[in-house]
Order: sequence, then C-alpha cells, then structure tokens
Amino acid sequence: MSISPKAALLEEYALIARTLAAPARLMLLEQLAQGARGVEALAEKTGLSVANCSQHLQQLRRAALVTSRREGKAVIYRLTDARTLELMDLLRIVAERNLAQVDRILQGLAGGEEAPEPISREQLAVRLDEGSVTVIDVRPADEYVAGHIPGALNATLAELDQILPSLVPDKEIIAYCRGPYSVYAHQAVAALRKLGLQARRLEGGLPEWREDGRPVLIDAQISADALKRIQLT
Amino acid sequence: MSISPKAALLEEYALIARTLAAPARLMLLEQLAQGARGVEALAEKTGLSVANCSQHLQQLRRAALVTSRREGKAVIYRLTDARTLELMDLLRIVAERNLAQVDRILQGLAGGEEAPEPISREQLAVRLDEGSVTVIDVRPADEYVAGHIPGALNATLAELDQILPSLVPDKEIIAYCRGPYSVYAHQAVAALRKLGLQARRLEGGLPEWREDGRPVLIDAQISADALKRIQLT
DNA sequence: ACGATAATCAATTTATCGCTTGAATGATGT
DNA sequence: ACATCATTCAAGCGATAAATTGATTATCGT
Repeated sequence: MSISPKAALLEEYALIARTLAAPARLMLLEQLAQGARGVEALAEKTGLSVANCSQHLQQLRRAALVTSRREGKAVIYRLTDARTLELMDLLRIVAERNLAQVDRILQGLAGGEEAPEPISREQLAVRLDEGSVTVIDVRPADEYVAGHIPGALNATLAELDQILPSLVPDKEIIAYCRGPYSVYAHQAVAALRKLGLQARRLEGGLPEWREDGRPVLIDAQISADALKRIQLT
Repeated sequence: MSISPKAALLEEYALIARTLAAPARLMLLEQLAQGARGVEALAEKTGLSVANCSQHLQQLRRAALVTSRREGKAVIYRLTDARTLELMDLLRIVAERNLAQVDRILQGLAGGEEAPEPISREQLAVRLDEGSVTVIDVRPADEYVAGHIPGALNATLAELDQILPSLVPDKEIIAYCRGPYSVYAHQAVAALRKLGLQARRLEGGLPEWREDGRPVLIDAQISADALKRIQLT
C-alpha cells in the first residue's frame, strides 16, 4: 500500500466531517430527516438553486450519508442511516458547550429572557395522555400534513396570533418544529411567553419523536394530487 | 441582525465539523486524548512541522475544542472537553457503517483474515481480576510510562517478537493502543494471530479506559528529568 | 418521435485551506 | 542586557470547494 493505512482511515473520517462542514448540507440533512424528498422540493425548502442543491446532494451521497432512487422523472433522496442525526446532534451539543457565539444567538432567539428547559419526549407523551398540554407544530403546513404529533395544532410563526383564541388559558403550551437544528420552536416559545403564556419547547423535533417509535398522525384526507401541488409550492 | 439566526447557528455547527475535517487535526486530537502536551511534542508525534502544527492547534482553539496555557517557555494544549472524543468516535462509527473504503482498509489491517470482535472494557476488567488474560500496550514507550493499564506489558509492533517468550501459551492476549483511531492494536492482533496465538483488541484505548474511571498505572520511578528527556525525544 | 420536466454535468469565478519559508514575539537563564 | 528556546505570525503557492451559468442527459405524456 502506498500510503499508511492509518492516514487512509483518517482521510475517510475527515471526509465525513468535511461533508458536514457546510451549512447548506446541514440544512439538506435536516430536511431529509423530515422524510424523503426530490431535488426540487429540497431546493425550494432550503433556498438553494437546483443545480447547487444537486451538487450538495451528490457530496452527501459520496459520503454515503444519503441514498437516492429514481421515481419517474424525479430522483428521491433519503437519509441512509438515522445515526447521521446523532452525529449532527452531537455536533450541535459540542458547539453549544464550547462556542460562546452560539449562546449569544440562542439568547437572542429567546428575546433576551431566560428560556425554560425543554420538555422531554417521554414527559410530553405522559402529559398528552393526561390532556394537560396544548401542542403546537411550528412548521409549514405541507410538513405538518405529511406527519405530526397527534393532537397538535399547526401554525407558523406568522400565523401564531390566529390560533391564540383556540388556546386554553393556563394550559401549558409545547412547541416543536423540525428538530434541534430548527429555530421555529425557539421563536414561538419566546413570542408566546411575551404574551404571558406558559410555553416550552419539546426536546428535539418530529424526526426524533418518530425515531422513538411514538405515534405520528398523517393527514389522510389530503389527496395525492393535493400533496403534489403542495410539494410544488 | 444582518443574517438570520438560523444561518448563524448552522455556520457555528459547520465550524465544528470543518475543524474535524482535516486528518492532521484528528491526529492532534487523538494525541491530546492521551494527555496534555506542548507544541513541539505534538509536532514530533504527528510528523507535522512545528509551524504547521501550531496553526492547526490554533484552529482547534478557535473552535474551542482545545485550550492552552503557558508553562514557562512552552504552551501546553489540552482537550477542552471529553465530549469531543464522543464526537470523533461517532464520526468513526458513521464512516465504518457507510463507507466501503473503510472496510477495505480495516480488512487489510487484519491481514485478510476475519478479525475477532474487540473485548469490552468491562469484560477486560473482570478478566484482569481473574488473571486470565495477558494485556499488551502497543504504544511507544514514552506514552506507556505516562500511564497504562496495570499489569500490561509494553511493546511496539517492531518489538512484539521480543516479548513472545514471556507470553503464557493458551492465555488470551488483549492488545490496546491510543484509541479507536489508532491502528497499532489492529496490527498487533493480526501479527499475533498469524503466529497461532489467541489475540483480540480492547474496545477503545487508554483515554476511554481512563474516562471510565478505571485504574491507570503511572511509572513513578521515572524522574521528572527523565520524563522531560523522553518528551523531547 | 417530440416537447416538457427533473436532474445532472461542465466550465467559470471567487474564496478558503493546507503547507512551506522566514521573520517576530515571549519567557528563561546567564 | 543578551543569547536561547518554544511558539506564533506573515506572506506566498498550489489545491480544493461553493455558487453561478448554460448545456446535456433521462423519463414521461401525447
């Protein structure tokens, strides 16, 4: 062998790290954690150009973090392995522990106030059974209909005020979104607390909830056509 | 704020990943997992030039993965957080699961044969109490004297044949080295098995063993002067 | 076969990274 | 103060990566 096996191994490990070293690819992985998607839908969601998105996806594929299959004209990408989410989560944890910059950003999201600890998925499951919480899914409607926690309301940040009337006073509100990388839930909690409501985040997001084997409700009344139209929006 | 908080956060997470995306820095972190060291010693161990090594260390410091303190003329670097080792370990696990290239390299290390599963640290502790295993520390002598598993013999790959006479036939041999990133233990196991001996690797290496709170023997008879001389070698 | 659609490829520009070389800084001992 | 040693800084080179643009390849419906 021309180079040492040790160097060759390190090069492979570094390849995985390098693949995670671009914000665009982290966004794509976060999206793919919601479910398999085609290139155009991913480009739309992440704000990348289609060509750029395609190239990032190919880098993810080279590192074997995603796999693709053809489905008609579309190429559908999906995560190879849920382990990748663990890796991203650890990346986030190390960043939060070590980088002061991250703390500043998160404090800014909380509106300067002290944000309460998130509720664990296990605890939320218990509270849901009791009926002692209101759950809000702070993701775009198309992601909500593709799967959400049973009983959760759906409202984006801009729509929050529209669902205020349907909230029961003094009932704690739990907000969740895509996962630990997403900031919607942070912002929703800050907004609700500004209004004097009891609100907390869920630890993780829908992919983690699903990964735990907990129930996910898919809106069945949505026809396949409507889904397609939504994906195009 | 000029850019979105979400983009800012992703940029920070990507910084951590980017910092792990160079083989040289992975080597440095592996070395630092053995204990705190100065720049020159690290350069020596990793084969990097001193200036290059220094710059890599500063990148690691920018990502807050290491911290440094001045000690006389020398600047001593150490890991900020053992969590970083978890991150590197997960990087390795994802690489092993997903990249065929890694399998090929590891198979090459095992000499083409099927390598046995490594023994867990817990199991080794039990077997050590029983006295039913011979443990070999496959690291350079200076790292051995700085701390090793009690009862372990020390031999580098080149010195393996010298300790063969002191091995008890039919007693299983456990080899370990720096940690999951190091290949010495793989190679030692392959060499010993070629000779018809029962040999396995320990899961992880000395840093992981120490992290578990298990006993580590430091060769006390080595004077401070000798240690200094060894560090310079 | 033809046009339409989804994705990829190819070529380019700009920016960053890794490494080298040589000079500068900081602490120590005489 | 001066020489010495460990480390860092600064400039420069070649290589690699991200995003844009325009062309090309697959698949589908008619």
